[in-house]
Amino acid sequence: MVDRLVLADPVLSTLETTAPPGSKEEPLAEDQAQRLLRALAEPIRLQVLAALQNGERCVCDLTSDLDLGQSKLSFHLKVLKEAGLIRARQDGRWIYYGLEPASLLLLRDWLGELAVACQSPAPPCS
Amino acid sequence: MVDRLVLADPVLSTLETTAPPGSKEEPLAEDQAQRLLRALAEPIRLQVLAALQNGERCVCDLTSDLDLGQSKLSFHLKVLKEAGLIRARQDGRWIYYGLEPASLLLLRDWLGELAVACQSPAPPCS
DNA sequence: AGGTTCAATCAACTTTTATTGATCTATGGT
DNA sequence: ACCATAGATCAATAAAAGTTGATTGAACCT
Repeated sequence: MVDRLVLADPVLSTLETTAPPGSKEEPLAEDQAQRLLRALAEPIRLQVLAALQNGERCVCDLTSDLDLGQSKLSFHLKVLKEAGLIRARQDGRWIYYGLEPASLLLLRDWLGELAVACQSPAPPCS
Repeated sequence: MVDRLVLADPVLSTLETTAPPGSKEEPLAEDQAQRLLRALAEPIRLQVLAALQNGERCVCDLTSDLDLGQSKLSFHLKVLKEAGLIRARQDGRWIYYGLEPASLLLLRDWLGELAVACQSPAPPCS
């Protein structure tokens, strides 16, 4: 009676911890959604995403772009990477980070369902 | 060169701190988006939202629905309310909480733009 | 080999969030 | 008035996240 919305999907929860957003189109498990939400809910990390919107950057670029200590930035990059929001690619001495836009779309859709589930059927929300 | 995406909107950032999701259709300021993200990034609070999907419930209902201490639940309800995700309505001795679905939709749209801003124009993301 | 730079990681510390139990206020019933 | 219940709030504690500086390892260059 209460579980119209699929907040958790036990079937999909066997993704690797440091997983990319998943093979393709699976609807996103709750814990993955939460990791994405947590990762996004931090100003520095949003700045990082913004800084990556025009393409890949290495850590050294980002430290000066955002005026952050290397260690601090590294911490936040790790959170973003573990959430599946960015990916890393090594080229020689540098490591280039780039966006993983699919995960944002998945989260957006997940939120959409969360929103829709209310307004739609049975007992109205107001 | 880096600011294609409007992550922050200084014009709109004068919303009250404990603001409802805004008058109507404004695109959501970054700090408001962040408050929403933070509020959502917590398992108990997602459970609360799920429990409210079939309509309003009073706190006493929720404590038994979710098997939570009153104080704990109250804390999370406050976070959700301050984020604008739910609203409270008093009826006699009870306080009924209900969803505020508009805020979820705003956040979803905000995420959509964040996602789109990457893939689209200029220098591609890969 | 030795030196240098990029970036991850670790340990100590600070700050923020969450939990618990107690108290306080408001409402309603008797 | 008194008592009971609903729920917010507060103070103390616990736990989680973020910061800082130092260390480490890999890749490159002489």
